[in-house]
Amino acid sequence: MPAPTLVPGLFQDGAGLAVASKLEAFTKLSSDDRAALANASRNTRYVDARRDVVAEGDKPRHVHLVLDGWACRYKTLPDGKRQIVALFVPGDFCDVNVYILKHMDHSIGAITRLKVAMITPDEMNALTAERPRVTQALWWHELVTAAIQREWTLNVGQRSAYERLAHLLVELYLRLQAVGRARDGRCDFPLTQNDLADATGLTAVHVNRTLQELRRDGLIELERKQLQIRDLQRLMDVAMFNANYLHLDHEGRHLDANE
Amino acid sequence: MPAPTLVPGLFQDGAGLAVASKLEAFTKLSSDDRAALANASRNTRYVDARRDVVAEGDKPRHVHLVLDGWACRYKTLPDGKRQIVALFVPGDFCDVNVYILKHMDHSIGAITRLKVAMITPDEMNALTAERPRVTQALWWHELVTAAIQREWTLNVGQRSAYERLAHLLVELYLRLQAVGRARDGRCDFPLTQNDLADATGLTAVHVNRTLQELRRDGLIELERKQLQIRDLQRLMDVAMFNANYLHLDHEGRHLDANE
DNA sequence: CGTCTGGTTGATACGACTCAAATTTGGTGG
DNA sequence: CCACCAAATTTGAGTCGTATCAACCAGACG
Repeated sequence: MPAPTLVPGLFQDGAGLAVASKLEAFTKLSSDDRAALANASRNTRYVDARRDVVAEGDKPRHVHLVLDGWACRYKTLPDGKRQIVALFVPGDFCDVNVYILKHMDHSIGAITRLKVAMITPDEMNALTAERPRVTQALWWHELVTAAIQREWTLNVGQRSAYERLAHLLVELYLRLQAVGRARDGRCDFPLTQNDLADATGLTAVHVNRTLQELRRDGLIELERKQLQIRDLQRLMDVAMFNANYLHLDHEGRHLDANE
Repeated sequence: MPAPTLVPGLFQDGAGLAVASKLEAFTKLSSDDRAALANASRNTRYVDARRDVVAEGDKPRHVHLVLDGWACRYKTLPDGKRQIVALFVPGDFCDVNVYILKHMDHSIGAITRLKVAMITPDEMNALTAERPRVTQALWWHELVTAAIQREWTLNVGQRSAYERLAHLLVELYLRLQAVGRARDGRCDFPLTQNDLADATGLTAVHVNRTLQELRRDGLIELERKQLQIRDLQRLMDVAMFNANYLHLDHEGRHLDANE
C-alpha cells in the first residue's frame, strides 16, 4: 500500500528502497554502497503467499533479502504444533552467512506474495570485502535480529496474552516505520489470527478474544489487513515495551518527521 | 567436577580447553589458531555467583568468553518478571561483535562463580583478520547461538511444562558433552529450580512438581547440583528433541566414543 | 545454633485451551 | 452481478494446565 519516497536516486522500485532504508537506520551509506547492495540483490524471485521460500532440512544456498511482502521463520513439532519464531518485513535479510551451516533447522514461509532477492555466497563475500560500511551495517542487522529473537522469548515466556499481542503489534509497527512502510499509527498487516497465534504461542480463538479486548479498550483497530494503532503510547505501556532492543539509536537514523 | 583431558598440549587450565573444544565441534583448528585464541583470551576476570557480568544499559566494551562456570543472559520486565533467554557454559562466547551496539539490551549474570575472558574489539579484529578458520568458527558459533535462541522461543511457545524441562535438560547435556563436561548421562547442573523457572517461563513451584514427575518416570535424577539422565533416548522423545539445531554435524566433530 | 536459600507440599483460582458451530469475508467462475 | 466455496473470524460452553498463596522442611553457613 503506502509507497512513500524515502531514499532519492538510484532505485527504481521498492526493492532497493527497503534495503537501503533498513540498513540506513544504522549508518549512512554512500551511493557506491547502495549501488553495491542493489547489484548484489539484482537476482530476484517471487514466491506465492503461504508457500515456503526454503524448508527445514534444505541445504542453504543463498542469503535471502525481502524486497516486498511479509515472510516468517517457523519451526514445526512432530505433534503438529507450529511456532513462528520470526517475522520478516521488507528490508530484512534472512540469515546472513547461513551457508556456513549444512542444513536449515527451520523453514521460511511467505505470508503474502513475496519478492525476495537471492544473494550468492560469492556476492556476499565480495560485498563485505569491498564495502566496510555495508559489512558493519550487516553485522548490526544480525545483532538486532538476535535481539528481536531474545525479546520474543521474553514475550512468550513472561507476558500475558493481552500484553503479548500488544507487544507484537508495537514491534511490527516500529519496524515498518523504520523502513517507511508505516505512518500515523497505520500500516499494512497481512497476518491472520492464526499467524498471530503461532507467533505468540496462543490459540487462534484466544487471539481473537484478546484482539477484541484491545479494540474495546480503544488501543487498536484491525480489519481488512490494515492495522491502525489508536494510542501508541498507551499500547506500549500495556505491552511494557522498551524499544532499546531494536537499537535504532544510531547516526544514520532517518530524520523523519514521523519518528 | 569431571575434568577430562580433551585437547592435548598448549593449554594449562580448563580455559583454553573449553574454548578450543567448542569451536572444534565445528572445524579443526591449527595449533597456531589455538594459540591465537588463547592469546586473545589471556585477560581474565572472576565474577561471584549471582552477580552481573554486564548489566542492561551498559556500553559493551568486550566480548566475554566463558572459561569456567555457568552464566545466563536475562531480561527483566517493569513488573518484576524475569526471563532467562540464554545459558552459557564453558566455551561459550557472549555476543561476538556486540560492541557495534551502543547499549546492552539485556544483562549477563553469573550462575556459579565464573571465570571469563575479556576480549577487546582490537583483539577480535586481529583474530579475525589473521585467522580465517577461527573467523569461520566464530560465525558458526553465532549461527548456532541464534538457532538455540529460536529453539527456546519454540520451547516456551509450544511445549508443555514436562516437555519443556525435558528439552532444556537434553540441550544442556548435549552442549556440555560437546565441550567434554558431560559423559555417561552425567553432568554438573548448578541451576536452581528458580533459574529453571525463569528459563522456561514456568513458576518455581510448577518446576518442582514437574521435575518430580520426570524423576518418577525414571528419566532423570537431579540432586546436589548433579544431573543424571537415566534414559537419554526416552527423554529426547518426550521433549520432541531434534538435535539438528545444534549443528554438530561438522568435520571437526570430536571422534568421541561417547557421542 | 539461628538464619538463609532452595526445595517441597497443599489448597484454591484463573488464564488460556478445547471442541463445536455459526457467521462473515474474499475470491472465483458462471 | 450473483452463486458458490474456502478461509478467516466470531461465539459459547466446559475443561485443564499452570499460577498463586501460604506453609513447612532440609541443608549450608557463619
